[in-house]
Amino acid sequence: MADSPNPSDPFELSDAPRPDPASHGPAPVAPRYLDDLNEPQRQAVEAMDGPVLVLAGAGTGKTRVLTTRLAHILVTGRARPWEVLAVTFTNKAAREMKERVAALMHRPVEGWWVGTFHAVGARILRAHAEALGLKSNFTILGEDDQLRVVKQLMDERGIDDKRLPARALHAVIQRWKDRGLGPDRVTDAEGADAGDGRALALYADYQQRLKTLNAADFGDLLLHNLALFQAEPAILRRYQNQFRYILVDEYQDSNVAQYLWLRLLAQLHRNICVVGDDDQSIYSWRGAEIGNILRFESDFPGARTVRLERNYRSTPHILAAASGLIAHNQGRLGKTLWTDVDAGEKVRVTGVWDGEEEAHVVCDEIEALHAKGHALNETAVLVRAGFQTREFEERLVMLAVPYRVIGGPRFYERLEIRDAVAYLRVVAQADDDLAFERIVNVPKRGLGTATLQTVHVLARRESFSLTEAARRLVGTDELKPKARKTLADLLANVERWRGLLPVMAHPEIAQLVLEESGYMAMWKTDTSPEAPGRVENLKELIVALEEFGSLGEFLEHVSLVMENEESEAQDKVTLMTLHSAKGLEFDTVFLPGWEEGLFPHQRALDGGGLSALEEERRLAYVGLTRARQRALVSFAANRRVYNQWQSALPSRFIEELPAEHVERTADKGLYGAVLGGFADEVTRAAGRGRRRARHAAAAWNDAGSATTRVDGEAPLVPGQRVFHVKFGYGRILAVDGSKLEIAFDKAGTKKVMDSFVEAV
DNA sequence: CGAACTGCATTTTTT
DNA sequence: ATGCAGTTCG
Repeated sequence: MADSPNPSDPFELSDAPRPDPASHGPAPVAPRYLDDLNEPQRQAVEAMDGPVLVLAGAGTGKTRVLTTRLAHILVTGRARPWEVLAVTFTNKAAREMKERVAALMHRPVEGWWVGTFHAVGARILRAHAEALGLKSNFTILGEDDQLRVVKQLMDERGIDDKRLPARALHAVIQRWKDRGLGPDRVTDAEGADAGDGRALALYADYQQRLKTLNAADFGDLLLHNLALFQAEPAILRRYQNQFRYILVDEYQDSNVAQYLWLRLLAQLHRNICVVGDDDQSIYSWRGAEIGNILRFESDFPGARTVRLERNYRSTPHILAAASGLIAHNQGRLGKTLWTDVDAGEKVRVTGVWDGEEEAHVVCDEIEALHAKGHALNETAVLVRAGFQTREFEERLVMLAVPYRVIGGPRFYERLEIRDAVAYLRVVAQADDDLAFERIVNVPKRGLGTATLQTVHVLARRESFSLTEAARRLVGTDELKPKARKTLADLLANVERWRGLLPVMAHPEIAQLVLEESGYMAMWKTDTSPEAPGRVENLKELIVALEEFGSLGEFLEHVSLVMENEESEAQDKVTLMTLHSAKGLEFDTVFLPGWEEGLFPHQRALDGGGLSALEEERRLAYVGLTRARQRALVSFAANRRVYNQWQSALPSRFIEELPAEHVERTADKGLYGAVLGGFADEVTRAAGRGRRRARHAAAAWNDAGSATTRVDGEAPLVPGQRVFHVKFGYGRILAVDGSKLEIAFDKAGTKKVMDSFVEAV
């Protein structure tokens, strides 16, 4: 939903009030920009006093309400910029909010508190770090550093990484943090339970070690805030006073720690407005607590609830299909989305034989739409799991249709970038042990475990930082002469680089460090295929440094702002997971892989019970509601998963779509044999098709039997002449279970599934 | 110390 | 299949 351009300044008032925090009445003249809002939107903007819950269904103008409300608070003088706290989950959302409010007000806004939970938490924490035993320049650990710490502590405690993977323990700790629980707050029962009863002690170790390292992980940014507010009521009071208005985006994604944090900050003025949609809560697995939004009205007594139900995005068929689906969930706050645009196309559901064919069908459709003038940028393929994109990529490459894949490792998470950043950390922060460990033998300089061990022992015994311990050691005979020399050289280099900080521009220092350390050379001489890309990334890093005022400023951003900047300049199809699609919209959305076991995912079916299934359903809802004009759902009867053929039933979500808003297409008239609506097409199918239909039905009815051959047909044995739908005629060379190696007359020798060929 | 080997899992992802 | 991580061998 784009804002219509308004030639005149919507904030131009005949008697514009001067910002005056003491005035609490309504603005003397209702500003014109309110006229552009529908009634509920306007209520959401104007409900200023007390807690407000804005239930914003998909495509109902949530961002517009949020930004207008923020602008409204500022322009009516109810609060000065620094008295407003607006929190989001992603940097992207925070940036968008800043830009849109500034655009609304026709001027940049300075000094306000708009940012992610983590950025705001870090800002507060840096101001009061010493109250928590940290220095204000504490390091924010990335996930790899966090894991390294966990592993070290597990070693020290003699916990076997095989029985209890570090990842699992780390996850347990994170979940505790998400719930606002420090090691002292975890109940004994839970402590005895988690990680064979060893997780809790490790958690305490972990927190202790982080303090020693002058470091905080992401969870700490909020957890420490909570501890701070509890330990120092005066500090809490100060922020409570300051934040007259609080706005929260995507409240359904908040975790318990964030809820507690907000509740504390909002306690005094009670002007907290949260915006969200319980039907789009899809992050419980990383600590999001849907209960936060479900319980808002009781958590904040006297709260006013505003429902945004008028949808400006999708056609009625799409909305009705999505609404019908989500109605199968229990425990919703409930919304009825509506629109007054014309009906448009029904949601299309297509069954196909296998994943390859699905990619084929979908990509052909993309190509056809493109040929009809639809922008590729307005087309997306949304999948449940990342691996699904591969087949689509292959097909799109074949068709020469440009595409982009969203997801994958972020720039600042790449190995070479983490290494380079570690070098910069060592230079900027002398006591950064984790960074030191990371770079001490990268590139290889012959400083192995033996040397490191010696350094560690001294550091531990004397409570030195690793750098300090190393410095002392090179003055003794403890180390072998070679290691001693190497270590001394490294330390001398680091000090020299550090000495340049005041006199040289930081991008140049970075360049120098990477060159002189041999790190850049290491990748330049590496012959592996990914090495050139890494060199490019390192150069990009140096360029990126120019955007920051100092090395310290840069390091803060590295931890907090790890984003993937994808240029939208070129016209490309977007491939991404349903999770990353939340908040986006496209004219045409393809939703492949709607099969039991894939979507809903097996993991949700196995463990999580009803709530896990409902979250999958919300994910499906999110997928459907991304579409403006067209949504095309598909499923495959067979799919190769980890090189194993599996047959699957169509997703239960397909049956849950209201039939009157859905058009079922049996691709090549075959694959819906087990679905009532497909009977006609199946009947009409003939010859090869009929046989394949029988296969499909058998596959669905008898798990694992996808490769069962139908009786009465020529056996597929070496030497047999066969016909293949795509590759034409050929002769079987070898048989391996259901896989055939066939020498095709035209297409060469290929390995194919027996179900695709017919004896001739 | 480094290369080769083995076992293993393999949804979703932000900060 | 594949890639990763941890282990073992030269």
